[in-house]
Amino acid sequence: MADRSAGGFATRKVVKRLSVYRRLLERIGQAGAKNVFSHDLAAQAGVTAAQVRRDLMTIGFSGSPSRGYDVSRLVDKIGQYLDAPQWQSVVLVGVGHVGQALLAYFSGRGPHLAITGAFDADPGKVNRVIQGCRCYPVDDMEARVRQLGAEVGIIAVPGDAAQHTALQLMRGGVRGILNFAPTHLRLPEYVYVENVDITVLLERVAFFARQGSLDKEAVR
Amino acid sequence: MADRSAGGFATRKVVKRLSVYRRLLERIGQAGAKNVFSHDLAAQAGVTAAQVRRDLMTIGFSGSPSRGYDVSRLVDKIGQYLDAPQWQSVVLVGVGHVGQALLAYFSGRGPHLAITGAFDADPGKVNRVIQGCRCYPVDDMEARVRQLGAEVGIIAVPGDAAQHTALQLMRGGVRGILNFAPTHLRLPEYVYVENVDITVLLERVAFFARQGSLDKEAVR
DNA sequence: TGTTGTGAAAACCTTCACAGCG
DNA sequence: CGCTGTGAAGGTTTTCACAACA
Repeated sequence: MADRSAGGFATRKVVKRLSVYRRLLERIGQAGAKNVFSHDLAAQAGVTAAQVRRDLMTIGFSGSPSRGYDVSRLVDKIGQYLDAPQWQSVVLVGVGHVGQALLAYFSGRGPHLAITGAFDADPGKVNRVIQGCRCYPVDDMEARVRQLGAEVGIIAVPGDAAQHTALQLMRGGVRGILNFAPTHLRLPEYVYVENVDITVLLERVAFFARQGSLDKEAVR
Repeated sequence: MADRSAGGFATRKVVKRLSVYRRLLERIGQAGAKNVFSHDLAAQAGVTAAQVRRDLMTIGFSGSPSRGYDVSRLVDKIGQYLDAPQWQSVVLVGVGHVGQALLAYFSGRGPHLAITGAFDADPGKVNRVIQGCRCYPVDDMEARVRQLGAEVGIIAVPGDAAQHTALQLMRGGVRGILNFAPTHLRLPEYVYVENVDITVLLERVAFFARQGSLDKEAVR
């Protein structure tokens, strides 16, 4: 088991929160603050102070009872923990509405993740540069993904093409997939899959909106 | 506390899975199957059979040991549970790349959720019909939201406008928000908020892609 | 006083395993 | 036999609560 730097073992939820903390800390740092207390960070992240302290314990970071946490040291530590030593190459498959929104969103992003190529089946899109990203045909996806050194893939194709796309990405060396298609991907367990199913999310919001907060479960 | 039809108490995770089951069941039904077993549904949803049975227990649905679950009755039951008696009105704020992708995605969706209006600050978009949806100015958002009877809102504006937008939606009667802005919204607890933070999700995928499946936690 | 770090407890969620039944 | 429904067990995540310290 990979022992990361120090402390315990980050689960999916912990990783998510660390990522949120980092963004907040960058903002806090830019605002000029040198230190931050757990309850501050917690309030901004929408979690409890105890949760923040646990999470930081997980990555082996300590603060001081009097001054709290050193903002820039903490940003660095989270970076050490979450980011690859250099950077990671990401490819996108499917340059429809969702794909283009993602490209626009990630254009000129932080240095540790970069979309290095996109793929689409539409010949009208292939070999053009869309939102600053070169669009390749889906035919030689595996080879091109390998060439781009992508370890991460984003799937934004229609549901019925998702499984096939996922396999090609995997064969090209991808080990993590962010899947926007409403399909459960069947892949070897060493490929990490994160599903973002907008319909499901919206249905959930609609459900709990209707329940109001009659039951407290709806909250948090 | 609102007692829903029968059985227990659906938490966020249960609701999410029910929504997934429903879509699978619709597909299964269209393929001609009348019944389905828990392990079938489970495999397609990427969960365990025991989980499926528990979830159905939660909504008070029973199958038969010999034939499994009646597909169309189950679809109906999930609908009774998840959906509003008639339908729910949804509004979208922010008709940029993400907003337009969402409009395109939900155009001509199922009958129980419909985007009835969009809002944007850009005068070039206001009063036009984009992806089949009328775009209103942000000025009279509260009144218009109320007029549209929206209980659900989608926020797809830049982060620094999100909190203000959320308050206006809330004042207009919205009780559930799907938030694509990278901001924690501070709202009364009776407003349910679902955050979709793409950067955070991608960072998590990148993290676990790198860990490979060295540790089993990365899986599932 | 106020903070952090953390063992212990509580809460929550999933799986096991088996009775019951067609 | 193979399935469902479910009490009980197991696992994970969050919170509590307090010692230690400035």
